Amino acid sequence: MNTSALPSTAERKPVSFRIGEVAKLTDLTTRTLRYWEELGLVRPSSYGSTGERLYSRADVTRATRIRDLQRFLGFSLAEVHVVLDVEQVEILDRVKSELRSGDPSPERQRALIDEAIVANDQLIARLDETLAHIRAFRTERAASSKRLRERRSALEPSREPLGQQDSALEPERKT
Amino acid sequence: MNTSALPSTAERKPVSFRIGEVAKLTDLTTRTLRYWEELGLVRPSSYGSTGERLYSRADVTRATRIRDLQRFLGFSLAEVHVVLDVEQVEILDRVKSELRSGDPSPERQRALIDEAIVANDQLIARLDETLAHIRAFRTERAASSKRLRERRSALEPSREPLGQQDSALEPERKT
DNA sequence: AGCTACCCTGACGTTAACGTTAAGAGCGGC
DNA sequence: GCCGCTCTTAACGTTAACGTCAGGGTAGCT
Repeated sequence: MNTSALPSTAERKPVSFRIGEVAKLTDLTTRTLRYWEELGLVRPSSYGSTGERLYSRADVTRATRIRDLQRFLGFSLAEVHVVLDVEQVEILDRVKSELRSGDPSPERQRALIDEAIVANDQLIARLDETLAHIRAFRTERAASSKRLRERRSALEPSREPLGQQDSALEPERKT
Repeated sequence: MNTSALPSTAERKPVSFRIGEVAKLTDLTTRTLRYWEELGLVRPSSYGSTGERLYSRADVTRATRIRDLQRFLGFSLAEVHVVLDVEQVEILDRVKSELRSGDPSPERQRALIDEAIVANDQLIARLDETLAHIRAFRTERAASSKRLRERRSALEPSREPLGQQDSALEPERKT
């Protein structure tokens, strides 16, 4: 009954992770993972016989997603909740209509989707606003960069010009 | 040199504002303004005889700027500090070389500018990262929007299609 | 003189998002 | 049987960014 990482011969991919492993994989702390569970953001898909949390790969993915939303998008955990709800509706909708036929009335189903649509649209609108602000600010900074370097080289034709000034002047690096 | 901005005859624009006025103008609270002063982010350019804070128009502009950095860019006040420092170097540099000739050695001056350049470049790099993340996320949300609306209209050809789905599908509104 | 509307300086309270410490349980290895 | 490691719950501590009084001054109006 080892549900664990290492089977007999040559197998890698573990089927479930303990909280410490997840912490390392996601660059979070165990405390954070427990806290998020408390908030209902990531619940481990099962628990071991001694009460240890066991996370599936999907759980890890979810945790990573939350981390990104918070860390890179600057969302509060409350806002993260909204985003995840929308995504959840998408998934549920898909699964429900294929696997579970016991749908709780088509009206209710439609209402759920409508809610998700509204929330999603609001999210997009906010993203666009934020994008506009950041772009404007970036333009300012690029101008500042140019002026600073001009002043710098006007002061003295001495040292190295502090490299990579080009990347600051382009609108952006097209990856 | 008279530092007053007002010509001779009929002029409106007040030369200084009390904290309550600034609060209304900037959509902040007086507490917040005092707190920011404590942190050294916005200091009123003068104080009345009874100790009341008197903000100049430049002060108000500065407060507004801080608010934007915090509110729209999601910066912490510590990060705002860095941004303002860079801008300050720009201004000081300009003013110093024109008005004050008692510059504290050209070496020191160059060092200051170099610091500002580095900080500014880091800022730009971070902005670009953030932009990339937000764009990616926006793309996801747009796809989600599309799928949700498809599911919605597949469920029933009934109600209004919840308008403005176009703006969600375009990469962005080009203003 | 009294009322109202501001302003001031403390100083304590609050919320989010965790950090840290305590006290204990299970488990493989020597 | 004990060591060391990881896990558990529970509870208290911490930081940022303010909110919210309390207690007192001032300026203008009536």
